[in-house]
Amino acid sequence: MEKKWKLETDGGKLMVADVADFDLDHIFDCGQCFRWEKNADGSYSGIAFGKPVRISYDKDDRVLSIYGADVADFESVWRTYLDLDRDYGQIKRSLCEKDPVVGKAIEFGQGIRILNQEKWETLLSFLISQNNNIPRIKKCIHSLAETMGEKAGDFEGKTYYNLPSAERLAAASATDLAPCRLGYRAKYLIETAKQVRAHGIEALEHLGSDTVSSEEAFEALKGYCGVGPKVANCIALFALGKFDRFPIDVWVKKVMHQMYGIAEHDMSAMAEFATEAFGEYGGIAQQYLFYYITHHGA
DNA sequence: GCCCAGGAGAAGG
DNA sequence: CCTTCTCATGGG
Repeated sequence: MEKKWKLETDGGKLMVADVADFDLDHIFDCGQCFRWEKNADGSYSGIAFGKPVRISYDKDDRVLSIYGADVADFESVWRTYLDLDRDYGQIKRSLCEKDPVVGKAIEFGQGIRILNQEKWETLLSFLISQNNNIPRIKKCIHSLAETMGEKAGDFEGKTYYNLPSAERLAAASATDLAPCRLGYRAKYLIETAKQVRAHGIEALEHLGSDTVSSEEAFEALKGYCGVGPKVANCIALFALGKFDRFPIDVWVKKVMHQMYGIAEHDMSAMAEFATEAFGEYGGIAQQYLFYYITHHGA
């Protein structure tokens, strides 16, 4: 199960050999994360688990390079965060066999991987995401980190900040958050932060355990203020490892109607179809479909 | 001015 | 259970 990775370090750079089914644009520009920025050379700079890095990938020799990371960081963060131990080739073949239509989307976004993101950060991010667009979501999260978060460190000429803790956010007022331009979502952040503080952050962390079923995690997430079915599914998929969740947003509605002919507003029919057609990898299928409908021309 | 964006909550059927 | 309205903000 556990793959043995060939690692090399060179200065402040970590190199991982023989990484397949991997494309930085597909991974970082498919709407699952909001804290990575593309550089002119095609690499991406960002931060996860308090560690700012820059990541590049060479398609020809299949080498993944992480600038600012060492072997210990790879084992503690990046190996899991980038979901490197999962065989996406196998998953893609399985999905294509079950449903040739999704095969078209898989061919288009073949390098997508589902990141294993921080739970609290993902909860905040998708609270902000509702009825919002991706460029503005990124701005809001960046602003929230800079105005209320603690400094994580300097890297390649930029200062990186963590998102504010639940304690910090629970103690904040709507006025404190006003500069972040979150709109009506600000009160959801504060109320959810109070809930997390009251229940304990462990209650949220525990939802990522294998002993908690996908459905149980989904229901528990909906208990947080401002978390409905769509946001709960995103958190379960992007931070809790529940790969069968199938978040349905305006884009997925569009693609399900266009590619499968399902009635435009029939969410239950879409969810049912996803369970039937994609099963335990519904969330991965959803990301290929989302990337396809948001990026393919015409 | 209008419509839209990785929607949710409240009110009223 | 369902439907409809409202909630800030900024970009096209």
